[in-house]
Amino acid sequence: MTSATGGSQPKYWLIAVNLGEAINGGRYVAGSRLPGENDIMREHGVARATARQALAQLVNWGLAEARKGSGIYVREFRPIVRDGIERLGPSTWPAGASVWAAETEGREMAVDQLEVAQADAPGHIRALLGLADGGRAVLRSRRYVLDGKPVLLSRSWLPTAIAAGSPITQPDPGAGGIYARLAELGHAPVRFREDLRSRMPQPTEIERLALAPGTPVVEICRIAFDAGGTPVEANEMTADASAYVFRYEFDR
Amino acid sequence: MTSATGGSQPKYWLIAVNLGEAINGGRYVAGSRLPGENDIMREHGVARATARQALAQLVNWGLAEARKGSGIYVREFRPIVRDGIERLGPSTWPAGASVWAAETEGREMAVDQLEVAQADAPGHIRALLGLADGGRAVLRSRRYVLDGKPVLLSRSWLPTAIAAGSPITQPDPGAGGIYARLAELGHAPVRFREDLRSRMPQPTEIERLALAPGTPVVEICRIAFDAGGTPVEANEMTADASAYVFRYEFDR
DNA sequence: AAGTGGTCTAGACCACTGC
DNA sequence: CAGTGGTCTAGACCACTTA
Repeated sequence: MTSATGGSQPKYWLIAVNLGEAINGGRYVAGSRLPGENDIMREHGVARATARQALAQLVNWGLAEARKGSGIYVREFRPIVRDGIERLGPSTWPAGASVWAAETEGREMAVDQLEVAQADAPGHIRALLGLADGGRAVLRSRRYVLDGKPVLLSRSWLPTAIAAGSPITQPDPGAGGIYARLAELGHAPVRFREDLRSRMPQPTEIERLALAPGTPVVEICRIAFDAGGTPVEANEMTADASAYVFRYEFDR
Repeated sequence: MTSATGGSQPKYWLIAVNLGEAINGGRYVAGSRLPGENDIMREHGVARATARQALAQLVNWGLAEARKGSGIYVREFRPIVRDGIERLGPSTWPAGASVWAAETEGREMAVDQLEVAQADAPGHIRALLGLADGGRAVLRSRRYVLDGKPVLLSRSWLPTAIAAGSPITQPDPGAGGIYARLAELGHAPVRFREDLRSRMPQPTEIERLALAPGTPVVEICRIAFDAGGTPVEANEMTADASAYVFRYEFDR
């Protein structure tokens, strides 16, 4: 194994690629234990730091996770499907299975860390909501926890001019949620835009979402418009990418 | 700086968090140079490996990139918007040369590594297209390059029963692309489903997309249905997450 | 108690960049 | 040519898991 493909690639990389191919090739089942640092040192005749570097690659690729005092294990991917469109009304089309095995049934979604406040909206939110400089907004912030694992952070901004004095400013906005309250206020959301991007998480997100190393987050920014085209809500969400598949279905 | 917040966190982590906050706080402009390994060793009184570990965190968080022989620099994020719905409307696909014309906005999108072949579809594609065991499919595979930087890999599968003998099996399917050809064959796509997930890239994807460390990929699996509800195309795409924002707009 | 991964030090040589 | 990051070695101590 000392000289393999081209010879120009570093040892730790070759070791990591070998192990990665073994995982993807199914030679290690999800959840099973991989060779540890000592095994790699012995098998490949390398120093400890080199073996660690190889394993760090597998962790960064999202293929493995380290458990202190125990070993390195193959990660699993069991996402839930978040349907961006059909959520609002069932269609006549057959509900297709996802490419990626997704299991929603029997899993409990809970809400956590709920906070409601009035605040000065940051610049990009003001621009999205069409608020004047210093325009204030209602911020509803919360965390979603699936089977004990936090999976989504949500920060929902609504113009104070619309929401002030309504149940929207209460922790529990009542049956139907804030969209039902907006409808009662004459601002029923009828059009939505969702922008998605993915990136690696920041330390605060790593902590709040309890993210394993090698896990990206997906940022979703949803804007809801009423019938007059006025933006009535901007919802910034941060999702654990290993927990979600995002689905959009549309015609034409 | 030797003892900061709680005291329980490792040195390299505190150094990385400090630098990360400095970047997010705007104290380092995008593209500017960060303190190097020697600077950190001197300023924090740590060994070389510890300084490297701190900088590796910044790279893994996607905040910085290392340039051999030069230094460590703050990364920039300049994505293009991929509109998942308006893009596939009837006004764009019969006429436009490619779906990308609407999105590139002055930047140059090229196609690369184009391959067309007939192949045995893998199991998950067979399931999505409703193909029998051993059912063959046409595979159109290509790479999109934006301003010299590869940004998207695409593997499009079509049932041989539909596509065989048509221009779809040619490298250049003609004006309007394969969707116009499918329409001529009586299988005009009228409904689409896109499933998105994000994960860290594998070595082959790192190479084909020339990905910087700390960059996730977004996998998009799009399925196109004709008016009869028959799936006529499954397109597996792999995008450089730092190059894209995915946009979906919908009513109700 | 033995084994594991996590952190850290103190060296070394290399390839590359920039002046 | 001096400085940079990339790779690698050979140690050390720690906290944690498992049996």
